[in-house]
Amino acid sequence: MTPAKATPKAEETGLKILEAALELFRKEGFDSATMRDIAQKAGVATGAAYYYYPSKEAIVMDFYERSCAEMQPKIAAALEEARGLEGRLRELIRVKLAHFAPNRSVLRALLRNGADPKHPLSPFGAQTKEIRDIDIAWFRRILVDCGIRISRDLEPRLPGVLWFFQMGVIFFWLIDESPHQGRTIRLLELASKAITTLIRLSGLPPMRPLRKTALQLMEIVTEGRS
Amino acid sequence: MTPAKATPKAEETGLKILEAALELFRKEGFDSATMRDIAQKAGVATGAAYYYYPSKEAIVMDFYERSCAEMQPKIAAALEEARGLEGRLRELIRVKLAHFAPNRSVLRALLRNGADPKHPLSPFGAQTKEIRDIDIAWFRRILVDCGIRISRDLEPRLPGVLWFFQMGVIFFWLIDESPHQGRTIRLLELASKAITTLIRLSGLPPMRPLRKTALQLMEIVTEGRS
DNA sequence: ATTCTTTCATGAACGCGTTCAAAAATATCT
DNA sequence: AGATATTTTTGAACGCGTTCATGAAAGAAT
Repeated sequence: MTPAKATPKAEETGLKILEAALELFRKEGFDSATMRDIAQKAGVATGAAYYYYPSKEAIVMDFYERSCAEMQPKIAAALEEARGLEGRLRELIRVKLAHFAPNRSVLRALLRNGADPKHPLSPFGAQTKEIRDIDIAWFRRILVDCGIRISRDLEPRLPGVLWFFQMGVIFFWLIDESPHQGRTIRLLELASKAITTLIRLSGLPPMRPLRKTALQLMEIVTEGRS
Repeated sequence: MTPAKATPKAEETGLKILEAALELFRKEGFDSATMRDIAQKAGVATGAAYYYYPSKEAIVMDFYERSCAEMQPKIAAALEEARGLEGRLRELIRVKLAHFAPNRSVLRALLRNGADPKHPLSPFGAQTKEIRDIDIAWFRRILVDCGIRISRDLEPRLPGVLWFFQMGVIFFWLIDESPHQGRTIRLLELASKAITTLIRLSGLPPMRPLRKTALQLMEIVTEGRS
């Protein structure tokens, strides 16, 4: 991120670097765009970028964070239009894919270290907790609003699970090379329906043992997280 | 891999490089061990390693391939001892974890690009198909041998699903920092039981619509694969 | 206005993975 | 054996991300 104490001048330079970087990332991919290219395009010296960003990947991270902020109103709007858990789940994720679409190749740089939570630039890491919590709050919201009765034990876990599902869809989308990422769209539609059904069923008495097992699994996986 | 036409001499040099690399990877991690270090430790020039391996990561890949080959008899032995789908599933994966244990940090280098099937060094990529198929055959084997009736539509898909589950466990294990990776062990035990239960239930008539949906999801995900 | 301090900018230099032209070692042929 | 092709080895060089000593700009303090 841009330094804490930023004069307007510095703020502007930081933005110039970010924009130059994104443009190059989009045009020739993350790896091919060199820091020297980026700095030159931004009209600064090679080392200047490192005054604003600790690493090349941090630029992508900044983009990711800004994107998430920009998306908030779009998400709110989409949830106004859509009805029901299935529709809202689908549209919430669809909004994200649509927003990221022009920068699909850029985001792929995040996927690279996405699996390792210890890596600073991971959607699962500590450094992205703020974004994650905001995201998860949306899922909590649509779960509450949809009116489906959710058992007390599952309720606190479910938003996180849906967020995880969303991440899975985004990852799949990033590697999906079908035309217009059509496979991802079909996956999203079918999975949203299936998940909604499962959530409905999860409250039923005969499902109790299965649900308890699932909860235990979630506990193990999320063990040692705030 | 070592070149196609390998004289005994070259074979030996290749092995020296592999062993030097693994030793350094284990001692100081994949990133800290430089190719110059590796070459020096192997007693060759810096560039020599590139005659035997196209890249640094390719060394890890070679290790992965060799490990999988070495594991075959261990897997066979483990499946002799264990009974039932749950036990065999658990032990099959446990053997792998045990075998990889001394080189956990080495394997993490594979995890890095593991998500992207287009990357040559990915467990999901085309280049590792052979290994994958052998692995999947084991899962098919224990499914057939366990005697649980599996519906005809699910049967061809299930081995791949179990393989995918195994990959998930391994990934989790690689990032699991709990003492002795105890969380992974608990996850494996509980998940093996749960999966076995689910497979048992999947054949029941009321499960039909859910199973059909799951199958559709699998079809979308595996679309365009041999 | 003058110092002093903090912020911002520079480009050379470092360490790394990787490539490459060239040489050495080895195999193959006559 | 010598001549020739092939495989193996070399270490310098390249391009990259990143770091760093150095200096310029911009405020703050006197």
